[in-house]
Amino acid sequence: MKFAKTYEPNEYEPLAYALWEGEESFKPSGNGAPYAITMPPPNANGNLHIGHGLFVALQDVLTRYYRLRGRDTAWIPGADHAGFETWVVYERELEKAGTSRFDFTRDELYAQVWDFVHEQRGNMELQLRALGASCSWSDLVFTLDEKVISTVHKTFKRMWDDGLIYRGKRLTNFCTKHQTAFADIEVGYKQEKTPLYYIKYGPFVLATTRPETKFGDTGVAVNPKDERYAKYVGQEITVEGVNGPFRVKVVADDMVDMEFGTGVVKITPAHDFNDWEVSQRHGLSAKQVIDQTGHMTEAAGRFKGMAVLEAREAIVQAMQEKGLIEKIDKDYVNNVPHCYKCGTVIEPILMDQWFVKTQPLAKRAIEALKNGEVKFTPESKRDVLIRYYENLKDWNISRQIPWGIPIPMFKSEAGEWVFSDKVDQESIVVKDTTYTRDNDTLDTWFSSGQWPFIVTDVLGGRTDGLARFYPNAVMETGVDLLFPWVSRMIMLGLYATGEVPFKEVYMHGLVLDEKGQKMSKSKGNVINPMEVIAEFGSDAFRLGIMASRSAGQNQAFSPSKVIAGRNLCNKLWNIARFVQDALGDDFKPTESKVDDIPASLAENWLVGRLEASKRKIDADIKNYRFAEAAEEVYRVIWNDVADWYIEASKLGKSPDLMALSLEFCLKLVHPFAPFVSETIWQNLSWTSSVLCNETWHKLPVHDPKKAAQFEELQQLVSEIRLTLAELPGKKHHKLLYKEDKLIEENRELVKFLARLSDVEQVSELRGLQLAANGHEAWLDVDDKVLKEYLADLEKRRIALEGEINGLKARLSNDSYIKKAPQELVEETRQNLAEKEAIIHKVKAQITAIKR
RNA sequence: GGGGCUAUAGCUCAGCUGGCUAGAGCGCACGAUUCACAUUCGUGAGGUCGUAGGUUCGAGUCCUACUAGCCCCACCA
Repeated sequence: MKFAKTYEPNEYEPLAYALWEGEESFKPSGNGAPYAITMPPPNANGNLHIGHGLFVALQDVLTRYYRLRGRDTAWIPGADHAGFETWVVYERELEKAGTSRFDFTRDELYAQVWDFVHEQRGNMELQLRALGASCSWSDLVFTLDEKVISTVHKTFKRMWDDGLIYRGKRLTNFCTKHQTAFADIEVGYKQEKTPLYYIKYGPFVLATTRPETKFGDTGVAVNPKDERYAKYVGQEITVEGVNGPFRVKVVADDMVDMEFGTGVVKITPAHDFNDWEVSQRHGLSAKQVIDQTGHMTEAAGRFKGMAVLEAREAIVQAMQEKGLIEKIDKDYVNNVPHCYKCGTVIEPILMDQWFVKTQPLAKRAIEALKNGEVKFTPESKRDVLIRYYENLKDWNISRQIPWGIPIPMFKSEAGEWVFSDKVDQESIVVKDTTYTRDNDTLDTWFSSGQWPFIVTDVLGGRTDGLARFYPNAVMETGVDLLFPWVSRMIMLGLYATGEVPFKEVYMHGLVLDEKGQKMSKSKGNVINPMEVIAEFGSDAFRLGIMASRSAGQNQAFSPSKVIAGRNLCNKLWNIARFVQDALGDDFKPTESKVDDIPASLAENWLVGRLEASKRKIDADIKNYRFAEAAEEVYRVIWNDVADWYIEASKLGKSPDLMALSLEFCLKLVHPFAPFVSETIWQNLSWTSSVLCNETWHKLPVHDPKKAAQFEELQQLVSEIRLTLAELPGKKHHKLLYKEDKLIEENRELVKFLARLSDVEQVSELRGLQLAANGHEAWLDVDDKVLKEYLADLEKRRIALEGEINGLKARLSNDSYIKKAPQELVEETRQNLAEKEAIIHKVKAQITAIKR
């Protein structure tokens, strides 16, 4: 097939992807050692952003790399129902339609969102294809698929039976707009100016940001060491309030900071986490004053029904009128919890919720981490995670939204809970007792925390299907998911399967904009990966986003790297075009000849270079050094293959080796730039397979001596080029040599590569001596030009002298000779000798010109 | 309050167990060129490696302190 003049990514990329899908190239082969990655499931009905672009590039490199190495490879894709995110979007739809969640039952809402999601679904999956993701599509799992729900329920039951899940009345992070609870980890704190009110409180004055919770006060606390208030501890005091006097107990607790405010804290157990803990320690009761909609309750008396902020204002005014406010610090800055989706202030509210007892799970996870059962890249994340586990509190897994996995618990009128997975029924009857379903759903992280063993279907001791892929080889995800996701997967994986869910974790950082700023809609600096692909191609995007990036680091996205990637694709295309043209359209490789040692110096050198490159890339991939591996691919193809080998081959080549090296390069580059490499593979006249499913072939044995000789020629050519670039006047010069076998045998090559007018053997050398290489080679330059060049030579002499002095100084240092490794000292000596030989030639040259 | 990360060329970043003259891409400058590629080729300029100490024959690399920036956890009423 003919190669078009230019490579147009948008024209070829969809064809390549269609070919792979048609050939079922991404299905696990069933041969070789298993290598599996579970994809962090993107939102089923969303669009991919730049972060997805990065993870696809990285995970696809790993998958394609190991597939080409003959591993049984599974990259298992997923689609996330994105519980809360999607629910927020759908609730907005309801609002638009003039209805609300309260107009429907949970089951109706679930069915509606299901339809909504499936109408919107598909974009994400098309975008994964555009990015070149070689994931096993037939194994895709949606996070609300039947098998997910049943596995999650199985785990839930086991944890319930083991006492690891309990129901309890606890202070809960509650979003009054979205009407749902959140886990601690989902709450974001923002610094906000919140006036600090100093209020008269019985015999005390105390500082509070929340005077409206005063109706819920059941105690007042001071530090046990605080002598100022010691006499009140244990007493019950009367406090004047806006609704009349009430009585609270004074307790002493270490939680109180004597330095802050007046060193006195009012205790409102039902609306503050610290106060709750104090109340538990001192047996204080809890009184709810804010309801789930964010309004004041009965307990607020005449303020009942007011929204929190409204009530705060009214109460402060009432207190001022009563003279209960001593002063107000208006500039006080406080950390206020917010709903990460709508920005509503999160109210801590006392509620009955389902909790996971985390410490037993965390303990096991810590052991596994300390035993090195999971290897982290970057390593520091392991210790960060251990520290997190050590301080992990119980985990609220109830969500009051309909879009999620139903909590499989039913309650009798007597308040007794039973497990049942018949969650499609509103009530069940067991032994003549009717139990009613809890209408809450599970926190998404509770189910995604089980993801690796759900998708591989290993629960219940299964060994068929994808079970061989558990534990996964690696979990690749963003650093922001270390706590919410990775931590859960390790805990729940160990609990449910007895094994860690993956042997390694690689974490990537955030993709920042060009200037190193976080991308955000409000800043308008969001880069859409699909737009980059449309302009430069998918391969270019992948190469670009991977370049200059290292594990765990938040790093900028630089468009220049995308351009460099596009250029590499173009280079590859042109190499292929040249090779195909040089070999002819009916070229067929002769397999047998591949074993022969190549004929030319350049070919021996090339084989050596390709092998070294492959070794380097292998090591880089093993250590997750993606950017370095890509750089090596770039370098070997551009510098070694195109600039030296292809150029040299213009004077003569072995067709078989040329074809073989191109194939080798395509395999090296395929994981990084799958589209262009596959397209070339498909266009080559002599290949008929699919590159994606190829395996490695051997290169012929090469002669390192010949390779080294080629390197000598390279040095000679480089020095000629450098000298010619500096020489004044016209650039057409001859190279003269006296007796030199290597130059003699490669006259044409040197002439061609260095763009000389000729390479000539002479009996008497003249002109300008090339000093820096081991050969007696002179450029035929006349005296006039030499004189003009004198200044450059002098500069060079001075530089050399500096270097020589440095080396001499080092060698005259006794401790260096004694303590540095022998080889190093020897190397320094050799280096000095070489430098001295060069300076000798340069000096002679200078003297000759001056004469 | 606790923890982590980062600081190297104009920009974005490499530099893995300390070792010779600190690298790459982009950008910049100079030069080349019908015959694979201007998305090209050749050459070059540009860095006292954040600051100050220390360890060492030798420090961008290890240690200490400081400065600046980023992130995470906790949540002081």
